[in-house]
Amino acid sequence: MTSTSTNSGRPKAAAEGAPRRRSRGSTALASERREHLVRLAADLFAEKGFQATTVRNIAEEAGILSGSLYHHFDSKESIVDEILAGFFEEIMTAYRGVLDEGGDPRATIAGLVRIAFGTLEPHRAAITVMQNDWSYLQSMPRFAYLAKSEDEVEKMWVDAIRAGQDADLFRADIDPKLTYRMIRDTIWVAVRWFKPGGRLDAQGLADHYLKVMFDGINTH
Amino acid sequence: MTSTSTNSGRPKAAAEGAPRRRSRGSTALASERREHLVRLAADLFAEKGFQATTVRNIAEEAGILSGSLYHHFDSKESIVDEILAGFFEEIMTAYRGVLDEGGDPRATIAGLVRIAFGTLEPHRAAITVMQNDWSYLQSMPRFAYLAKSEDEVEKMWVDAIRAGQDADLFRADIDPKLTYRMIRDTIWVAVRWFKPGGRLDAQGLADHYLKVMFDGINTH
DNA sequence: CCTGGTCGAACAAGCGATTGGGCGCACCCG
DNA sequence: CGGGTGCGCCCAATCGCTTGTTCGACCAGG
Repeated sequence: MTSTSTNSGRPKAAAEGAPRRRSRGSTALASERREHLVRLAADLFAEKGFQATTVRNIAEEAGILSGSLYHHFDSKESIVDEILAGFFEEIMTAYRGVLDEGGDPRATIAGLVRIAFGTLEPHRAAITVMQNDWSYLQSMPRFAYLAKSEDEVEKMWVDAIRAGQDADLFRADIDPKLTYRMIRDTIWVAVRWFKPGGRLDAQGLADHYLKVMFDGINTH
Repeated sequence: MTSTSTNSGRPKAAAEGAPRRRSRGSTALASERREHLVRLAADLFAEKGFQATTVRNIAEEAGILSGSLYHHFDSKESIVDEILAGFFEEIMTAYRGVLDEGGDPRATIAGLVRIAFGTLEPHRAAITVMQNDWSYLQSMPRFAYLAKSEDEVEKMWVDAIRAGQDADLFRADIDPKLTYRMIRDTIWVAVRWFKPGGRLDAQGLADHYLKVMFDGINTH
């Protein structure tokens, strides 16, 4: 129990894992005010990263004072935790859906790529934070689950690539792990310049990338 | 390491050996000590980024107090400036060398890719900083030259890609600018997991990437 | 009255930066 | 040879500011 202070027994019901179900009679809302604040924070994280965003930034964006934030969250970390956890939950579910479809490896990889690109817009903040503040988060036990989830994701991709090689769909002279990393990095890093509503939407990007990834940039 | 250091004299200074020859009154400003400090700072920047690294971190790594750093540098920014400027100078020179060789577009792109991967090891700090703190640096007039250099680099790549398309070496249905960005980002972002001395060195990475980029992962 | 939400003020810790002084060494002049 | 001087390098202390966080008071509305 090193964890964060946790002192001053605020009956906060803990920010612990279990998704909030309707608790007791009043208010189905897990506080829509709170949700709104998370969205505001996410926008700032997406712009500048987690460490570079101050609680006063967030509060100002919401039109309140920094201290008031602590009525809704018990720390700045718990805000980003909520964002990251939601992201991983969603993407892993989507990934598993593709795997369960059981198409050929080429279709599987294409599916994974499309999903990943699809998260670019709704999960800008989480992706930005993971890129900018990964090493910082890794130094905190609280976020150890991130590495675990990332490992699981890597396994999905690598297995699909290997399956493709075994089926002679993908060339045998590429390194599955290395190839996965390159695909992953190429997709996530796009969060830096991708702006929704631009010339190309996320799926357009995905199509463009799939072309290049499967067949290369050479003419044939 | 607060140790009751005997304040007087130079108890530490371990690493450094060779108090070297005398260099008359007017040194070229390239003090050895200073260079050493820049390297230490670079290592920290490479680990955590620029903003996340404090001057006290740097000083501690060098076994001195933070104030002492200001005998060598006039600000934390000037340290990173030195690192970034050196990086751009080197890579742009190398890029121009490839262009001047005047090979076909395919050879040119391959050359650029190899150079970029080659900087991964010696310029980890600069690349990390550019990824983590780009927007922060951009907000300071002092670092406006970064955007300028980046534009020039982009032009080199895009021109080479376009030339390849005109010569029917690269497929016409890829977007040159988009393709450049993906190549660039994929290479630089590798700085996050690339560790010198690992299974693959930088040139091995480059070769693998060129294979995939030119011909894709499909079998043919 | 209770409860959710906020203010306003403060806190300790840490930040980049500045200052003045002191040490020890290489050098020069006598 | 020896005392003086300049300089590279560092310490110690401190400045003004920002950080995340705490906490009592207050104010609405059901």
